[in-house]
Amino acid sequence: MIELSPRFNFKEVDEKWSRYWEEQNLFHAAVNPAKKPYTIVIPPPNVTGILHMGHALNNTLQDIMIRYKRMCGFEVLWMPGTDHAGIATQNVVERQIAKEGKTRHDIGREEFLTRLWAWKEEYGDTIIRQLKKMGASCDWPRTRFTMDEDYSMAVRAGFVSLYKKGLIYRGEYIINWCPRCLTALSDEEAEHREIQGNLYYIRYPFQGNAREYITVATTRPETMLGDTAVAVNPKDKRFKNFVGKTLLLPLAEREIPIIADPLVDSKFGTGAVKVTPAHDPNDFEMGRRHHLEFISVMHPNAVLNEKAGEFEGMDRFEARESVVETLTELKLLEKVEPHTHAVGHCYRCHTVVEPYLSRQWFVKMKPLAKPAREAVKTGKIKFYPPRWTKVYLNWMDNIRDWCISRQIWWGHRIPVWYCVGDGHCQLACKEPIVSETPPKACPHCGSSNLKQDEDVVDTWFSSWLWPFATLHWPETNKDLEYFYPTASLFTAPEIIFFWVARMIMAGMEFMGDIPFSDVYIHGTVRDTKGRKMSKSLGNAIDPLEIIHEYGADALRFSLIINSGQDLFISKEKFEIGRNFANKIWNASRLILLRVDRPNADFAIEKINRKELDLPSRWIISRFFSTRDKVSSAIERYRFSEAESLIYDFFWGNFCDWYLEIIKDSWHEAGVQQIALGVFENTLKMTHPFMPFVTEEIWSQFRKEKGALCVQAWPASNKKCINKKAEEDMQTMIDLIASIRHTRTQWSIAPSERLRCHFVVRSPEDRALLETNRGILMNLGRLGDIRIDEKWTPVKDAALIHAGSIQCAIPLAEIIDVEKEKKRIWNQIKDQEKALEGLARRLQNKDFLRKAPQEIVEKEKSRLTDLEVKVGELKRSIGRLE
RNA sequence: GGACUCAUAGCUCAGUUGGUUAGAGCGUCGCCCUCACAUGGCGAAGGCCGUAGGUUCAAGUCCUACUGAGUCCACCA
Repeated sequence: MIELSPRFNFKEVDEKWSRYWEEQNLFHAAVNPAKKPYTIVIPPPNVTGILHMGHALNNTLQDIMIRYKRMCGFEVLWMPGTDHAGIATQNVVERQIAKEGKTRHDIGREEFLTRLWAWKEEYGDTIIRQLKKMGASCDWPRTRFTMDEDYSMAVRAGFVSLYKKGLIYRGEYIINWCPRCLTALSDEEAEHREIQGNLYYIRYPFQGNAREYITVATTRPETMLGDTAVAVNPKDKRFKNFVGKTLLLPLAEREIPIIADPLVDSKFGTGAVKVTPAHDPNDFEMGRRHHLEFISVMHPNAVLNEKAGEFEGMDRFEARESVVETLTELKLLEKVEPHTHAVGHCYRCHTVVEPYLSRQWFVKMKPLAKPAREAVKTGKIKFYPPRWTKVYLNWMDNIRDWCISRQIWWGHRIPVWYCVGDGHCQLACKEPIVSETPPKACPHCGSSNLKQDEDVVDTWFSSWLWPFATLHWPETNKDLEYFYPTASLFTAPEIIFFWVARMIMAGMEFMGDIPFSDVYIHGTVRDTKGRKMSKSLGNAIDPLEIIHEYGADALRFSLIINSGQDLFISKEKFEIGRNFANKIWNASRLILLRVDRPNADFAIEKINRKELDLPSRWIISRFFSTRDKVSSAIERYRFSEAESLIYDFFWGNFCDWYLEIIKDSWHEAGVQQIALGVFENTLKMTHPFMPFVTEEIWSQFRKEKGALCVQAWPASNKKCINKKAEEDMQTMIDLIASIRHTRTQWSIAPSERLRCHFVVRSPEDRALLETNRGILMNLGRLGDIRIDEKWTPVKDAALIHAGSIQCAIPLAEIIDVEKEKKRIWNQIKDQEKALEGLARRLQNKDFLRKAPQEIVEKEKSRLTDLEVKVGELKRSIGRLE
């Protein structure tokens, strides 16, 4: 027999079972025509990642669903894997190299990539190991990586396919540029944050008349050397006569025209705006419309270039101050106003993003968005909670083209080659060669002097293929056919645009079908002050530390019970999970250490229900109603609700009452059978939430049935749900609670046995008390009970009631009759108040006419109940005299 | 500027499509180390359901406005 200590030894147990599950390959999924598939693809964590609370929550949710569906008989595939995380990973290795005093350019692309792969080999599956510790039941041998050989093939295939359809193009536009990472970013990768800045009012004098000027307002004076116009709104009367005239750009002493463009808001600033087409997306638009010159005044690292004249060599922020200073000296700075505005920041390094003119690859999004939008609009894909639908649709409706090229080295290199050629086919060779595999020669001139595009694609351009590329698309195969589309996707709200929306687009485009039918968006893990948990804030709680101190089950349970919305987590919150695991453990000790025939068949559905006593009927009924509610909650993605149901049932019903009751009838026929049957099924029901403790206990008495994680989920059994039994038992519980309350109130020693005089109004009540006499005696610690149909005088007694049963507990010598009377009077007052309201309602004609009949009936019977109760109380109080 | 979420016990939250006297956990206060569990047991105290209107026979629940907290989106430089 395994050691059964009063403490659940999670350390040994966690380790033992995660090893066992993996060794037995119990989570492997294979095409099985006899079963329905159920697939979830894991949101692939970054290879740079280490497990944080967000991962813990995300993966626990998935694991609950996966384990539940597996037990329900689906062929379950939980596809694991990791994401190469282009910029993030490159940054890590760049920092490593920086310690050696080198940059990636010093060691070269090839060597740098070797270093990156080496890093990935060493650290890349850290998070996978951590997920296993949490009990995640993925099909681990399938673990994929977004830069696996055939996954890379899928990325190239996707690129080529879109290019051939004209949905990928290359061009020079203003994009978000990170001057630190030295790469382009997509719009989503630029995080907007409010910045306290200034609005500078600068005078631009007219050409030939330095005393006349137009004042423009700008937040970024450092870009003014790149100005090629000043724009006003065409409807703005103030400037009507100036349009077409020429100004002299200060500092540069360059002539620039005044143009009229509807983009200008005449209410903002002075109504006149400097136009810098190479440094602002709006200005870029205007520049195109008015055929302005595009002057870029910055190097890629945001240091001003030779176009900036005297400011060359300065960093952009340094240059801003310097420009302002110079303008002040020239008396061209009219005023400075504080101004808060949203500024884009690199989502990887938080550097302020520079709107930068450069040549990049883009995906045309509108054609892809259309079917993706429809899939959600028509309900083929549903969001849980549904409010995210609107967020998604709104993004789809305002979609803009996606800049997918990145000037980094870690990633999928763009599958495009340019003919450097021999010179004589220059024209034809301007057409790039787009191909899944490296071309041997230029199709136009035959030259083999080809050069591949230096850039790689956005990481999300690979992860948007995740639901099918993990199943080896574009190859067709049985797995892909069987497991795609997947069932549900679990993710955080901030990933909706990056990933969810794009996966839907990719699914529709490449597979012609939705990638998943449900999207469950869970809350964000925060600290108790509501701040997002992050390493840099130092407020993060390490899930591994929780696993170490409280166990994986405790981590899982505690997270999920708090997961109704955003989670506000402190370390103490994990105690609830630890305590619950320990409670389950100790309940198992009680049962397993006492059971005589552990191997008998204890299936509760086979038990003859008619002959059962009340506690048995009650616990069986409670189990099956809980089971149905838990199933329904899981199906509706209400995981915290499911956990509360299990917690309340197991602790509040099974342990607090049922186990206490059967302690005294342990050897009676059928008792152990029911206790074990309910316990066994409760373990199954709890397993998806707390896999370790349940599997361990299971193995102690159900080993011959195989592992718990592959058992069948308890079947629903409506016949076992017995409302009457639940009500009767509730009456018993209420009576016992009242007796206990009386004990506490009058400070009666636990050893003192009390007498109870029950007064019943029906033979049913009498039968209830008589058949459950033992329970009352034991749990109420009674010495004797008496059951009457009518009140007989009882001197100096405490009065209690439950359901339609009244009870007097004689407490001569102890009781303060006046105090007890006052207590009862207070009760009567409360009841009368309710009675009054009820009576008033029942006299209301509108209520009688308009309310549903069943409600009226219910209220009527409630009224009589209350009247009787008040009458009883009033009469009983007389007995105290 | 637009959209969204939240506001219920000291704290963290439940509260299904409106329908008994609004619940739980933690914390607090009593009493118990009773032979599964002190990570436990029993009991108690604690709420004008953010404010003001409205709809309804009936509102914590639906509508409007306001206040406070938070999130996302956005090309007013």
